[in-house]
Amino acid sequence: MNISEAAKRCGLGSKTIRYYESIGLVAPAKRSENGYRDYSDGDVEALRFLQRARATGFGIEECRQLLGLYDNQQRHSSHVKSLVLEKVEQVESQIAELEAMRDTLNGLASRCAGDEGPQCAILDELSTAEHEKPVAKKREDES
Amino acid sequence: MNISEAAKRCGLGSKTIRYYESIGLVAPAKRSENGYRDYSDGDVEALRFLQRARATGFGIEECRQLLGLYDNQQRHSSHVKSLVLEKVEQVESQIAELEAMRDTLNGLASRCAGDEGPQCAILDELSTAEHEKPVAKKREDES
DNA sequence: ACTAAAGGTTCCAGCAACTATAAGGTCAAC
DNA sequence: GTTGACCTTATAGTTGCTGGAACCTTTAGT
Repeated sequence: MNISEAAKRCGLGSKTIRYYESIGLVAPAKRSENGYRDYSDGDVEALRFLQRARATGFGIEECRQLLGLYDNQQRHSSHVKSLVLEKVEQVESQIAELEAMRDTLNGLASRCAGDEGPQCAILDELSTAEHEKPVAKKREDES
Repeated sequence: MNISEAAKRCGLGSKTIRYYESIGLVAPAKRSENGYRDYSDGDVEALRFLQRARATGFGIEECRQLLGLYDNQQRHSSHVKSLVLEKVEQVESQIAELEAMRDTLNGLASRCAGDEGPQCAILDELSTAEHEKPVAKKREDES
């Protein structure tokens, strides 16, 4: 089948599939006589695996690991599980960051009259206040 | 003062400051005789405003808007407030996405034995299952 | 006075994970 | 035979910086 059919079946875009091939995340598709990529049901299965893993929050390199485990009959399920639990932790810390942001934003909004006048607590606080910073990001600065 | 001193005072990196100048987010700094950028306390104030706005979750273009309002004596605080509340909504929908991801991941992990064997519910579900997708992202596909 | 380190300058490349665009080849239908 | 949809490749853009090279200036030490 052509790439667009494969794309339809796996839930990815055609461009995404070509991109995954270009970075070696999937093996190069075999080509039909006209040079078009030609996908088998097995290929689509692998692509669908990727689609789901990406949608579940795994990054490209993590997907590469998962595919490796998927293909490896010697795997230990404990290994897979630990990848997933690690991901849970990452996601939870992202959530915490965003919640802190939301709280900061709500705090700002609550102190702003939101009327026709120019006086604005939000701008005041952004320019001067020592309001709590939601995220303390590392900055390693210049080379 | 030199760029690294300004950087220290506003909490941004020197490179970030140069970058903000290069994209026109801040006005080009005036230069001293040797060609070095020379910052005033006022410049630092604007940079600190940016540092806080970014840390609070605003994107570059949103910062541009906020700075515009900051500089505009004719502003309405309602305008500023609505920017902030819009941002709150964006952040909340990101949180919801991440929570859905986390739940999916936890669901996967809970069904996996996590032992020495190769049988793994996680891989099984990623390859075949119709498990709930956390995010339904738009895909507009090819041109 | 000389030298080495630490700062400044510019510009170009790269990160994630694609997406958009251009310029072209192929195929099915009318 | 020509339209239009589909395929191909290659390149550039997205976001918000960060790292590096190559070079100049200032400062501190000998």
